[in-house]
Amino acid sequence: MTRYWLMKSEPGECSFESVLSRPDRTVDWFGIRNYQARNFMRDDMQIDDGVLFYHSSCKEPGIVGLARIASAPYPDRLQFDPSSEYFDPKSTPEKPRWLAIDVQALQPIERISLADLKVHPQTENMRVLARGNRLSITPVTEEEFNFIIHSLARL
DNA sequence: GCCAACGTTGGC
DNA sequence: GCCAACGTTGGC
Repeated sequence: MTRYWLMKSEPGECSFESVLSRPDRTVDWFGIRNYQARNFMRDDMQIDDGVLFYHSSCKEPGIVGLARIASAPYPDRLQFDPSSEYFDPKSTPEKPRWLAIDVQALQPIERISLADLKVHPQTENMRVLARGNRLSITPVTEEEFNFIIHSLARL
C-alpha cells in the first residue's frame, strides 16, 4: 500500500535543490534520533511512498518539493561513528538503534507555507500542524496528499 | 533570540 | 515506575 509522508529538512543541511542536483537525485535520510520517526521508517515506509519535502528552521518554512521513498530502511551508519554528532554509544552494528532511508527528489514546487496549509479545510488537520508537533517525519493522508499535489502545488 | 511543547535521562 | 531537570525542536 502506498503511503504518504511529510519529511522536514533544514535547507542549510539538506535542501531540496541540493538533492535535485545529485546525479541520482537521491539522499540518505540520516540523523533521525526520535523513536516515533524511526518507527515510521521501520514499520510503515515502503518504496514508492509519496513524500512532501519540507524546509524547516529557516526564513520561509514550507513544502518545497515532491519526492519518493527510494529504498528499504537500513542502519544509519553515523550512529557508529564516534566523530559524528549523530554517534550513539549505546548502538552496535549487531543491534543498531537508528535507521536511515533513501529519498529521491522528483519535482520542485512553489513553496506551500504553513499558513497556506492552515487556511484550507482539506489540510488544516495535517499532523505537521498539530499543536506541539515536533516530529520530523509525519504521516499524510491520501486525501491530504492528493489535495496538495492537485490543488495547492504549482510547478 | 524567545519560548512553548515535548522527549529523554537518571536518581530514587 | 515516577517525575524533576534538562535538552531539543521549530515557528515566530
